[in-house]
Amino acid sequence: MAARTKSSEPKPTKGERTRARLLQAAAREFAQQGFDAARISDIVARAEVSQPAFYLYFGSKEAAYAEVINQFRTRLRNAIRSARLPKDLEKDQIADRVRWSVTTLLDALASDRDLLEVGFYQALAAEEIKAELSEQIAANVAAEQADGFFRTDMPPAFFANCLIGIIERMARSKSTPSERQQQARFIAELLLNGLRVQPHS
Amino acid sequence: MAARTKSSEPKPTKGERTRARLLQAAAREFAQQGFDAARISDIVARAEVSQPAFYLYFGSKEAAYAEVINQFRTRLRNAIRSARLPKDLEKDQIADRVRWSVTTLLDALASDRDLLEVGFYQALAAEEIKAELSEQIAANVAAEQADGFFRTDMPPAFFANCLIGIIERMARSKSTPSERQQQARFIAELLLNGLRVQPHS
DNA sequence: TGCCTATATTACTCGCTAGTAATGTTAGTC
DNA sequence: GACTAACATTACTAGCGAGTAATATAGGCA
Repeated sequence: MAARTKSSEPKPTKGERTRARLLQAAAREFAQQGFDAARISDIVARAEVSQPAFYLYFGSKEAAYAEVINQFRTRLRNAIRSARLPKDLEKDQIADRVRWSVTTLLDALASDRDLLEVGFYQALAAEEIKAELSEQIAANVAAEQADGFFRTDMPPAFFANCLIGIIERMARSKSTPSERQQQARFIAELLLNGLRVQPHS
Repeated sequence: MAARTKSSEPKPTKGERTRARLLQAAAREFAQQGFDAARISDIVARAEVSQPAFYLYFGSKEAAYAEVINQFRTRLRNAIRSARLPKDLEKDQIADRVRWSVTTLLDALASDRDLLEVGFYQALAAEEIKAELSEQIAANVAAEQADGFFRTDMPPAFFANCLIGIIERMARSKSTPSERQQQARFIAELLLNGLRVQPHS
């Protein structure tokens, strides 16, 4: 693979590539087996190196796990940043804005299912990062409330938790990008307008 | 084994009480540590018996885990049955009916946090039982759609998954019964009417 | 009281897996 | 081609924890 066309990373040395393979293999094993059941022997077999090679790059099983989690955190943080509601939309397009945010988050979470499984569903730190996500969402909701687009009789934090619950669940189901768009559309519609029949549909 | 499990359980024999203590201890350890990290030695210490006593009542660690999961499944099934929307309410009281269902489910899930943790969040069988729950909810939603109370442009299964995601998340946060009632109220309100400012509050 | 069964314990084995010491092999540079 | 890091391997050890054999005690009933 001569994917050498990177500006910032001129040439990944052999060790770096091995390390990357190990990390990916670790992510998969941790995702499928969980931390305790995952075996170093399986990780190195998947990466096609032998056992002590693992310890050339990671101090311990725990260290590798922590690094997988960190990778996920970083990606999710970036996604949260991208998902910020663009404020320059028309006032009547809240639906579009919410849909954009939900789509961005769903796509980011679905982009690497191993990281998702470890970082969002089995790590001790999962609640922590969800709290971070929750805060961001709540802040956005509060802003919309202040702007008069959202009703104010519902706590932003509560809404944020609902949205996270929904996203958690949707992210887990394998789906194509277009299916995810569809899901995002439904989610936005449900959260904005509810399931009750609309007075003037 | 003396099949003493009759109508009102006249006297639990010593063995039965030990077994119950072990099962409860196992539920706690499994909930807090996960299956692999949970140690038989910790379980028996918590139950205040010694190691081989465990194997008098459970064939293996796996067997005990399976029994914990089964306990949860049974309880949740009962809760689902109780949560069926009572059909004899007025047509204008959908909110009450949804609230009732949500409250019932939340209460049932919160009634034993160890079982909840194992059966809903860490068991391989968790997705299975959530699918069961999802079907029930979807069926209810479909009925409401047929009766003209819910909009029909949203798939019942999708709505069911959203609700489960929300309930999953809410159930995890420790809360008093009255807080749960409040949560249920918000959930019903959000899912029925949405977050957008209402045309005529 | 003495008997029998259910219940429990002490003191092990044994496999499995994270981690390591000693040693070998590439790949880049002169 | 020869030298030197960086990279990798074979062949171990250590200890943890599930499960077991042999043995001891409680408690209901004649």
